Amino acid sequence: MLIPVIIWGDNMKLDDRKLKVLQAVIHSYITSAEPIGSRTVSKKYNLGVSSATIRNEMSDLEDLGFLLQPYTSAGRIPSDKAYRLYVDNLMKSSEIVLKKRKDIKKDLLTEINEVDKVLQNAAKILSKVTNYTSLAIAPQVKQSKLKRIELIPIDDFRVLVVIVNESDVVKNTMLRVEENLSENQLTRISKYLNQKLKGKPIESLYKEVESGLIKEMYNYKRTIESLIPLVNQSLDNIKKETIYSEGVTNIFNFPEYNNISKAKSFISFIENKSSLLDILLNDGFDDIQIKIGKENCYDEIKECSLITATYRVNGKTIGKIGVIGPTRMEYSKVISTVKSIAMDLGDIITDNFTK
Amino acid sequence: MLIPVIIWGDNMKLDDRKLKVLQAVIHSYITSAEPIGSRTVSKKYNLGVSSATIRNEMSDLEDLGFLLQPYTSAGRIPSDKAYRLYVDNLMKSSEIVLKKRKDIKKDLLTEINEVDKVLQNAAKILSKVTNYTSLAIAPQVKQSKLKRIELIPIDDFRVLVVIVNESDVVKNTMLRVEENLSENQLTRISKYLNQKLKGKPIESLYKEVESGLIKEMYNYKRTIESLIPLVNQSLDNIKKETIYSEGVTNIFNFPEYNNISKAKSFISFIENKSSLLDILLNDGFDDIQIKIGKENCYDEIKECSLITATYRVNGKTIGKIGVIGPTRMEYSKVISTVKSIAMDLGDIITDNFTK
DNA sequence: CATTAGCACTCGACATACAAGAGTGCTAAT
DNA sequence: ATTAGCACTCTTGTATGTCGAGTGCTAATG
Repeated sequence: MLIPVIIWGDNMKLDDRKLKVLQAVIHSYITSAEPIGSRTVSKKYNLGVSSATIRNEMSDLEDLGFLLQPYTSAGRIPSDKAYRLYVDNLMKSSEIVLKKRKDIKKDLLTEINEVDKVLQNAAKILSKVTNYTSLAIAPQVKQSKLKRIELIPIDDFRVLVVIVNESDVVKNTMLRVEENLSENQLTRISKYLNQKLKGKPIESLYKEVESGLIKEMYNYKRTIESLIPLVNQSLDNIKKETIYSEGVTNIFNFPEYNNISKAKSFISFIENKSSLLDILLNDGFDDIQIKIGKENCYDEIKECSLITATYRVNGKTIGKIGVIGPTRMEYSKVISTVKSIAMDLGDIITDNFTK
Repeated sequence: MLIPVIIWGDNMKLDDRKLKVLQAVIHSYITSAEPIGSRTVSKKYNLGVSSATIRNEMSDLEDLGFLLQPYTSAGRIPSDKAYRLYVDNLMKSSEIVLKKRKDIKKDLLTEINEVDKVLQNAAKILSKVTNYTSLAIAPQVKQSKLKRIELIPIDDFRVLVVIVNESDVVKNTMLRVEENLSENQLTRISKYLNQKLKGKPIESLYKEVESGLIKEMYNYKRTIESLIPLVNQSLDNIKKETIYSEGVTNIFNFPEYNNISKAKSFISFIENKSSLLDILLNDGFDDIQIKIGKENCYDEIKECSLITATYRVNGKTIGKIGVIGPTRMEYSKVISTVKSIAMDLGDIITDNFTK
């Protein structure tokens, strides 16, 4: 999708040749990480003009904010603005080869016991395929309603509480009880609770205990009461999003992270899940989202690009998966890969974890 | 515990003064990471002799293999052998302050829903207190016997299988069934399975299906059959050890890791859980274990020391927790901290996850 | 005989200098 | 409008020199 003439903000036109030069610089820089000069452009990319002409074009492109010079008399490198233009208009979206896509889907299907494992596995694959650092955020549950609760005796003083919420996320908690309850008694309590609480937001639980429960189930009042905070806590835990990151050390492969302090700040940032969570949760839920360099809020990744895609289960967006790496990123390859894995991931979760 | 004269392998004696010099070098190097010269030793540590004497002693110590010279005319640094001697004989074990220990235990108690969380939390605290990278390996289950199995209906085509093994580790799996089973039917199957299988190794399951089961529970044969691989898999999953590591980026604080390739190799090593697992599982289960430098098997950490302690639940060793960092490690502080956290951890798990 | 002072020597760290190479910007010619 | 040519700039790499910390040896000392 190559638009021959792009009218930019000011009255300077980006004509076809400028775009070609820009594209050449971007392409070269993405692959080599070295500033590129006019002579090299004219030699490597057959634009049919001499290096001097390209020099003039590059000078213009610098004035327009698309190119940067790391220092005088060095070659030029693309700016964030250039990458943005590239991603929005210039990039030919590379279709991920069908066979490869099938292979990836097969890999994704290796661990499908638990939804968390699937996700972590997806992150691993994504990082391996792209050679960048990958991120994934687990399905999040908007509002927690109880679907089912089950009490299972473990020994005389402990009861396993299994809680299933409306999105079929399961949570276990061990509960210590003071009274020794028989299996039958526990079954009765379970049944009662299920009947009363199914589909209700968890807050109802308090009221129930206060009112009807006392008559009907007086004997178990204490147990049920001790259950409430537990169920509450468990539901909260379910709501708590978890983030997976894989391939952090890939960052070492990029020359721009060849100095300790940058590498440290990047890795620390990825290790510190809370800021990641912030980014992934608050930056919108478009199908595919591309944040380039300074478009990112956190200083630590202002020289990175973050590409995320949402995945959907039964048509509902429930999580995100993505890739983070230097702004000099193989956008077309990464974008198509992230998209494809996000789709597969959604399919797999839909198929295996919902009816 | 300072032994005045240590007879070493060959007939060279390590007299009191040599030990003091050695201790001085070790102390200085542990805190500064700089090679230390004779003059500095004589100035900083009042040994009552001149730098020339110390020079001679240091020369002897080098011949004995306790000191190394990074290059001619540089100061000297301790060898692995020196650290070993230090740890075994010279080090005054620093008692961790009681108040601090109480604070740590309090921190350890913040997340005690799941044993895995407790462990991860312990690793976090350990890394934070020591400023090194911490490792923890989750309780491992030697042989998996079934304690309890429970089938809970989720919707028409899915059943939640809750499996509890003899160590009270709980595992959930979603099972798709072809036939629509009522809650009562599921309860009957659960009861039957529990009765038949409690305390038995999982292999029995196959036989049961073959023989008695067919008569008694003919109607549910298909469901039960589809259950078998699932239960198997879940029990295997429980056996699978998980490792937690925290504070990997602490490695950047040490000047010896100020070059990319070393940092990369260290972090990659920690990220790659399988080799960690190997080390933690196969290197013996002494109460406290100290591996110094080349005593470690893996090349990637031949310049590191690894200090691990086992934690016990009801007197039985079930896991390890530890710290890894440069051989120049604050041994006395780290050892006492690791020991103390391991003990607390054992107590907490015993108190909260066993009867 | 152990200790010490003194001195020559070694080697890394750091600074300076210099040449090579890549790239730009400008100008004049096409 | 394009291009060739040239002067200029700036980085990178190499060579060189100096400084300081530290050693090892020897001779003097108590």
